[in-house]
Amino acid sequence: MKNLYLKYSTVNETTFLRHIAYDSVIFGFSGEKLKILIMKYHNTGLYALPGGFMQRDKNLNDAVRRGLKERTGLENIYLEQFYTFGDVARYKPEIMQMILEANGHHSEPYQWMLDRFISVAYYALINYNDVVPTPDALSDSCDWYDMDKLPNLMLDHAEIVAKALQTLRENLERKLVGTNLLPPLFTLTELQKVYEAILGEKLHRGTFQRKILGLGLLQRHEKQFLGKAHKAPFLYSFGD
Amino acid sequence: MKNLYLKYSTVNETTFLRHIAYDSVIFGFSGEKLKILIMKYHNTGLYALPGGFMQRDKNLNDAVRRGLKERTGLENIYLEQFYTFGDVARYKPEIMQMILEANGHHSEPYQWMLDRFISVAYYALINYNDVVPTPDALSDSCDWYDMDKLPNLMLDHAEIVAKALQTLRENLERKLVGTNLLPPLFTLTELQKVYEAILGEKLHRGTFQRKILGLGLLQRHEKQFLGKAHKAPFLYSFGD
DNA sequence: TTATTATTGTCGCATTTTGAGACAATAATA
DNA sequence: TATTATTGTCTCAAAATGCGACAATAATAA
Repeated sequence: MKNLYLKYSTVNETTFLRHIAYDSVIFGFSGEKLKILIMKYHNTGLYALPGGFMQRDKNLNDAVRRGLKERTGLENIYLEQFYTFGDVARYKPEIMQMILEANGHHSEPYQWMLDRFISVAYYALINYNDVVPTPDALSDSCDWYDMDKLPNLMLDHAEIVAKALQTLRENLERKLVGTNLLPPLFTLTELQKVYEAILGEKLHRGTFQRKILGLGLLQRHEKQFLGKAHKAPFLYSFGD
Repeated sequence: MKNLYLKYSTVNETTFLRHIAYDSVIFGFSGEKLKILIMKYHNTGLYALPGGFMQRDKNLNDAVRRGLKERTGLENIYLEQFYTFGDVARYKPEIMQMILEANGHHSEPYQWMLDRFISVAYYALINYNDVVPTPDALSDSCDWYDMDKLPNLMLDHAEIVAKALQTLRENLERKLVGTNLLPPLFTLTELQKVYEAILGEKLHRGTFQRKILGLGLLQRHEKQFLGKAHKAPFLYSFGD
């Protein structure tokens, strides 16, 4: 039975499943701003989300994790699948053609990339400072962009980003995911800034602290002395 | 460029995208119980969710809607995509082989179905009484089953059902989706029974009515006289 | 006709949660 | 030693929620 597809396939086609791609919206937090990682393709002026194709012998989720590790260097990332985009309108072979040609890939083994794809979209939350953004073979750069200063993204990637943010906001109320964007030790004010950046609104300090501490999910540690002329805040970590 | 895939394909392969399927968890409500539609394949004893493959020329969401219409006869169904299942473990070609053989399909044009698939899963909410469940060409039956009396489902379909119910519960608090399981006119007690069936717990009547009416989404109509020896309730409809 | 029954619409009250301001405590600086 | 900026915590009012209660009412039984 295994020969069924081998019969029609080149090496590349058997490595990956046709028609299936993934894209990831990788959130980071720095300077009180929410940011995401954006790639720029060689010689095309095209900006895109980090993504990839799906290996035939891997779980979908694992394929995405592997891609994330290549782009960020990190493992054990907080990762959530949020939607699968499957409109016909996202089938624009001329764009992939442009990318391939800009990289000198004219030959057969790459032609399957020109077919129609659906994309399973994930968002990831990472500690900004831990990351070394790394471009892939087709890209010049992989860089952080403020959520409110994104370049024009190719295909439907702007829509993917919008839906990622919407889902993150909804999940923020149900899960304590804000901590995933911070270092292991953080102050409540820092955590509040993360929530404000995600929700896009100011929160009341007293109410926020009462609510977060009331969940009983944070552990209090020593104080953080930064040499500023005011009371030093406690540091917290996530986990009992 | 279009010839790229035609070159390798039979008619069936070009009609559908390889490796991509969908499954739908179709919820209905009757007799105070939450139910879903389950199909039984010919001569195999296999039970499965209604699903299908993805047409090359259709949006993913539209392909699912078309499948839903074939199974239920309904259009304009409340439909929500909730997860895409892509584990390697769900690749069990011998099962699809069994189904095909039970239907006398041994020939080439069906062999692509034996390859690995990911499945995009949706749940639908419909008015139980409007539906005429209709089996597809491979199935003996398409019938309602109580959520707590499901047969053994093939592949990972039990997991898909569990995640559908979990997502429905989460969404129930944010959207007023309960109404989609009822006829256009319903009483508040009927709506409360729907919520109780989905959440799996009893709700307090006064609190429930205050909360639902407080949303300002229901319109009150005439009373419903059922000939019972007690006060007649008002009927409501969804919408301004 | 009148009492009974079951269920409805609504109210009241206690409890809990939330929003917003206030104040003392406290690191560092002037 | 006073000043500054920020923190931890408290209080109080307002809003939301949980829960029981009661009168209203449609049909039936007496």
